[in-house]
Amino acid sequence: MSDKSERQGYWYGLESRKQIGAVDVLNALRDYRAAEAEMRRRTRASMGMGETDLVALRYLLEAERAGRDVGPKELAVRLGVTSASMTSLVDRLVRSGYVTREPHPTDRRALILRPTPGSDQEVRSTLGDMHARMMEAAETLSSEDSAVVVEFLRRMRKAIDGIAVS
Amino acid sequence: MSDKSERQGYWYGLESRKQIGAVDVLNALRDYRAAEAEMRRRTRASMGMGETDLVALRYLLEAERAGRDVGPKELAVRLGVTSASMTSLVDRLVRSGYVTREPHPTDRRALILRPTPGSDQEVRSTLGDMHARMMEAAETLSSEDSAVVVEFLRRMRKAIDGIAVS
DNA sequence: TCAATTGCTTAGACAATCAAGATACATGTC
DNA sequence: GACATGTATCTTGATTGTCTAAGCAATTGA
Repeated sequence: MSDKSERQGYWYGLESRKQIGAVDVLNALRDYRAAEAEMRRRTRASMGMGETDLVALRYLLEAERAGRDVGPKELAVRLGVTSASMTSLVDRLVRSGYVTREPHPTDRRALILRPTPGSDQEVRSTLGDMHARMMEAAETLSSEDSAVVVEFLRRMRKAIDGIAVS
Repeated sequence: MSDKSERQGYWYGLESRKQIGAVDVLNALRDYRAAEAEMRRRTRASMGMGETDLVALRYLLEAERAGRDVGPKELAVRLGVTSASMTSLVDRLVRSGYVTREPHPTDRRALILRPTPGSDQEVRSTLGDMHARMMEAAETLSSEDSAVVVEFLRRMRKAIDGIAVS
């Protein structure tokens, strides 16, 4: 399991070079991606709940605290999954007792998702922890460095977005 | 479909602020992730092949060019998937005619995966294109900026890795 | 009024996972 | 050498979570 973190290391002897180049950046990006996938797997294993479910639940809790009603549609858009996936995601959350489906007061097609009392606890103790760590890491960046990172990610996104044609 | 790229925008009015902070960084990271997922979906749609399959095939081609034999095990470790997933991945590649399974000369448990002639073309025209764009984007970073990005990604990875406990 | 749109669900396919099984190799002990 | 135990490689089967496509019911608006 722990070999995953190091598995790129031998490709380019990072230690022996002073200059950090494009290849190192892409490798770092790949490593980050792998860590993320691994985290998702662990989360699922440790608490029988995928990361997407967790993020969804947290979003519902935040909305509830702000006094805002949220339905499957908004949640699906926010999380970037299809409405079909959202249906089964909500199924899971309902089955596990974290949320309830309630009818929308005026639109009879729509639903309102309401987190059950006690869900809060569960979420806070897992995802919140990680999010705090990530925020902490991001906060150590100076404003200039933040700009560099944001710009880099933006460019990477552009590079990836432009592959549609073929 | 295009709403995905912008869907965070309204949260924090980026335009109205000069300072770029931690929240912006995390948002950029999330956007990048979404773009990546979208790319994977598109790739699958446009050439009936998932990104993982493509990366696997490219790795095999690279290894072939270097005169190195690669089996499912090494490939699975390299790509960060389980050996079970690798079995079905190889099944797909064989079924599509991109690689063949050949017996290992000395170890009768093991296999050697050999890309068929012509696979090269297919890979080069899709993934290579994107990879080139990403490399290009990474190369515009100065050495100092590269270091910043790499360090940031490394910290993010650490933040994510440390969530195992619970 | 009636066609288009919206919100949610269902059905079917696919790629990944885990758990368990079948061979084959490796190593120690007799 | 022969045999037992352990480890490694690959496969299979069941489950999970995602997707697309198609469908139904309610709403909007021309």
